[in-house]
Amino acid sequence: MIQIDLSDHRPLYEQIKDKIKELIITGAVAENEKIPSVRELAQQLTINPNTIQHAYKDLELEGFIYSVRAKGSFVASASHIKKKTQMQELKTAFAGDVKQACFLGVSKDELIRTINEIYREQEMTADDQSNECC
Amino acid sequence: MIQIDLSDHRPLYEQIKDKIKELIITGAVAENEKIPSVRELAQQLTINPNTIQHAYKDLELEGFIYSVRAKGSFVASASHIKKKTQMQELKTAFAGDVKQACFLGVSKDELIRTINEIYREQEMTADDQSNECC
DNA sequence: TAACTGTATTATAATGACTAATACAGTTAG
DNA sequence: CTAACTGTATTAGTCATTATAATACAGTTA
Repeated sequence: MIQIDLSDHRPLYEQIKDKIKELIITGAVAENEKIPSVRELAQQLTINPNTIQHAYKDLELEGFIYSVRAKGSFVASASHIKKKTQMQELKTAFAGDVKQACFLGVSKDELIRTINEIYREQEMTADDQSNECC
Repeated sequence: MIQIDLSDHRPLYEQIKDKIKELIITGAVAENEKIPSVRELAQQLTINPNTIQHAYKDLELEGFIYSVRAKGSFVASASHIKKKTQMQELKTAFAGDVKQACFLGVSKDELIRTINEIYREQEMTADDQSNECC
């Protein structure tokens, strides 16, 4: 489900957060679906449970998951996500990428083509799970 | 020329790297133009010279600047930039951002509009400095 | 009851970021 | 030539963050 990249120098809990966000965003895990327990994922990745807990706590704060004591952690519905914060970060990140792409000589068309491809993929997976995303 | 953002929790040297990259990318500093000396910038930002040196060393490795002992550090020509590495990273970053944008309900048109704006700006500053970028 | 959940706490080790203080070698302007 | 500036290197020490370790408690579920 998730794999740690040792060549990535960011903190483990950040990597885990991003990987789980990715799974949610791509629709690999559906709304209200259970994600691995803190201890289970820790064992799977051979890292400390506290590190997983750290990631899950953050994800809950950002609205991506919700945790229920004695039951587990689950994917939240899209409406619970703190979109304003996410959007803010996304905006600057996206603009930065585009500037760099421009600088590196990537054509506008190529960027737009990439966007179209990704949106098409996302729409398809969204249909599979009757998700109103996109 | 550069300002430190205390609310940004990334390392100082990373911030400095990005700011200088930005200046180069946007054409605010031209090829072979001198950038502030290690000590000068350190004093300006009231941080340690070693931190600036760290940033400059990285930037040189990535091909954005070149440093000459006893003379200073200068903006490298575009051809020296390690484009393959940059492109690789850019590609995944861009794709990730687009996926997230899609997920957050941003329309394709809005992304494309942003791209157009940025490319227009960049082309203008590029014209000013007769730079063949974009 | 046993085995599983999330959650919390405390202590400790390890790593990375930053500062500080120097030092050396080379350039350049006065 | 000298003084003041450059990049570069080294060593040491501080500090914050990250990660681990070892427990503990409370609630669910088969």
